[in-house]
Amino acid sequence: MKRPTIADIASRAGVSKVAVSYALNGQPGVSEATRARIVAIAEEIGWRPNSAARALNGARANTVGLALCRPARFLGVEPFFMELISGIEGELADHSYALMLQVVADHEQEIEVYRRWWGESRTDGAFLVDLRYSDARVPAMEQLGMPVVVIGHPAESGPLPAVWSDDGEAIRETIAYLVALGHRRIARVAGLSELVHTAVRDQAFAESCAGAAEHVTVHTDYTGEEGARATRRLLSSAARPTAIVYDNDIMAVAGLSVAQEMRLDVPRDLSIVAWDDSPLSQVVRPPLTALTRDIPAYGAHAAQRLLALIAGETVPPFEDQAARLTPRGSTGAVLIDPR
Amino acid sequence: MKRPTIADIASRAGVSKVAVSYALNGQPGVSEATRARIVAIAEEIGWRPNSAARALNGARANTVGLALCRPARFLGVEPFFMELISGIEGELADHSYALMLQVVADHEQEIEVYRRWWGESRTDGAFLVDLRYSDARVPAMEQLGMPVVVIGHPAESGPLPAVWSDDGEAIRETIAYLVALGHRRIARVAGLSELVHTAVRDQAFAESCAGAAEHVTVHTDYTGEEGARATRRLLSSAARPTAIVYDNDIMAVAGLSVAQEMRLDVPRDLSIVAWDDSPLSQVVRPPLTALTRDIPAYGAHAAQRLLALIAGETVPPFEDQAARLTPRGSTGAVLIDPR
DNA sequence: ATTTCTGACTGAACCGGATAAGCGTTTTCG
DNA sequence: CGAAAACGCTTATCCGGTTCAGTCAGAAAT
Repeated sequence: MKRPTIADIASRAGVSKVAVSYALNGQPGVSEATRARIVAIAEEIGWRPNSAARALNGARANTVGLALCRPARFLGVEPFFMELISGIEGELADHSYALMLQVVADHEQEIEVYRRWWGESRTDGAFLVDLRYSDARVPAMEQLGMPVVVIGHPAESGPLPAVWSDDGEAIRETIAYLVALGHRRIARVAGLSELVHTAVRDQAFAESCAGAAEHVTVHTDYTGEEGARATRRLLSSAARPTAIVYDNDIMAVAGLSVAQEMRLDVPRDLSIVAWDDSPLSQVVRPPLTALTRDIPAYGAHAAQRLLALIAGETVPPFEDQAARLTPRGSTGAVLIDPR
Repeated sequence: MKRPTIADIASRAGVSKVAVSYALNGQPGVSEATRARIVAIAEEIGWRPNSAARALNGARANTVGLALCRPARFLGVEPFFMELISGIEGELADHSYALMLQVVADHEQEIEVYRRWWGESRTDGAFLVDLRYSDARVPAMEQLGMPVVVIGHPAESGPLPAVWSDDGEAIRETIAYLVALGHRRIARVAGLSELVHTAVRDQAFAESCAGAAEHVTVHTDYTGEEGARATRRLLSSAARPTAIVYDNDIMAVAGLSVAQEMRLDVPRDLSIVAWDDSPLSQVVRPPLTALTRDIPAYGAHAAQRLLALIAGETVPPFEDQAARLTPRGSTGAVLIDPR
């Protein structure tokens, strides 16, 4: 049994296709009586607009794209993306937009995917995440002319509107807190050094510590394994840090385990702060002091901007709330200065 | 500047639209010389097929759908779905299929989403996950006539093809192992009791323990919080279990923390087994004995079946590999029978 | 040399809906 | 009361690609 079309409705109602089109789209040109009759028939036979036919007339695809350029195994452990996606989703769903998702291997592939989606009228716009310095995707998207919202720092987003949060501010708050607790040797286990937000955090970390505490930053790939390895190295060094700030909660948990394995008491011997606060942080012992932010809201804000951009509006960069420090059991005062 | 169409190519090449269509689709009816010329022009002006126009001619949408019916915050912590999605993705990408994702609140909404996608020719098929008993989605999808692959036990998938793995077998292996280690009081912290795979595990757990060990099952919502609460209750009971099997790794990690908080040594006083083996399991101390399975492969298998189904093939249920027990530090022999 | 066949290509129709313009009929208003 | 305006609906086209039924020239068969 074929899917009903407006032609079917038209013949049943004894009017032309056009009258049906007008009626179903709430356009003037049909009497209320006829409209009601047409709508009733449409419902009765279960008519749905064929999005392809609509798209052919220059309508929107009502879909936006997101290509994620991280290996599958990283995605699985990073709550961040799932939360971001669900936030985006929520906003999109309210506007009957769907999200097209694809996991890609590198930026070249990512650009190719967007090029295809846009070229084939499959998406009306897209998100760019994990921005790098001199990111090839920015000029590529610009040239493509596709509406794109960058989820990340506006410094490198070029003319593309960005939705971002001030990671520097969050780092400064954290360091101030740790210094106030008496920490004078602070380490940071950071994410991929190529990413802009990592660099922003790196710099803020170095600046905040300058003059107040010794500091060292180690870069990793965000996995628990590397987080554990980095922690092991840091805690084995002569000048062992009294506090470590991690760039995600997976590494923080891994680091906590390493510390306990090395018979260090958290927070007595070592304070730990996790960036991003998933339920995971609260589940371990002691629960982790974390930099909390509302990631779903972050995604929702980005989605709002993208929808506005698609609608033809001008979208200024939007600075979302910075992460706030949520102190829990994993941070404490330094009892004896280890020097 | 407008997007080039086959008409543009046709006029440049001095042939008809039809010749261009044949040439670009590898169909007979054009000479190789002409074909080469047309392809060259198409590349030069950057032509892309308009998927809407193709879809209008009854072509596939080259997209499959997945509506996830779990609250956003659960999704974020469950590595399972992200891994499943990346596995699905990988298979789809090889066939130039995209994945349409939507997070929904309940099954009713989920059915509605699928109905819309199918009705609007946006997707060629879909996946059903988290099957329940007498699941309303099964008859709904059947009635819709949309190709659907159920990721879950075939007992409840009706006429829809299922991709599943024998959770019962994995449980039996686990219990046999725990019993061999001397455990005589085993608890299970299970997931949502409405889900078919939970019931399957429940039953296998009860049967395996019967006669060999005392057993108790507690149902939760998969969150670390509930996992921790359940663990606390179990470990506070008079007949404290010597081993606990968790239905996901988040709860297992939470349970481990609770045990340590209660000054119990793992694995001396309590053995812990986690279902599903994310990097998380290996990051904590001790690393968790886990029921390992290749979730991305699981997703890929499901995607293969769905693509076959869309191609019109008959797809029999496919039993994927059962999870295998990967012993790590969180399980050990019972030293003194606590009785 | 005529017929037949084949390969290369074209014209027209079609998919399902949107849009512009046209055209009777009724209403409004000077 | 007659003309303009408003209403309600229709016809014609278009979107971009696919498909089917030709057409036409040249080669092979008779």
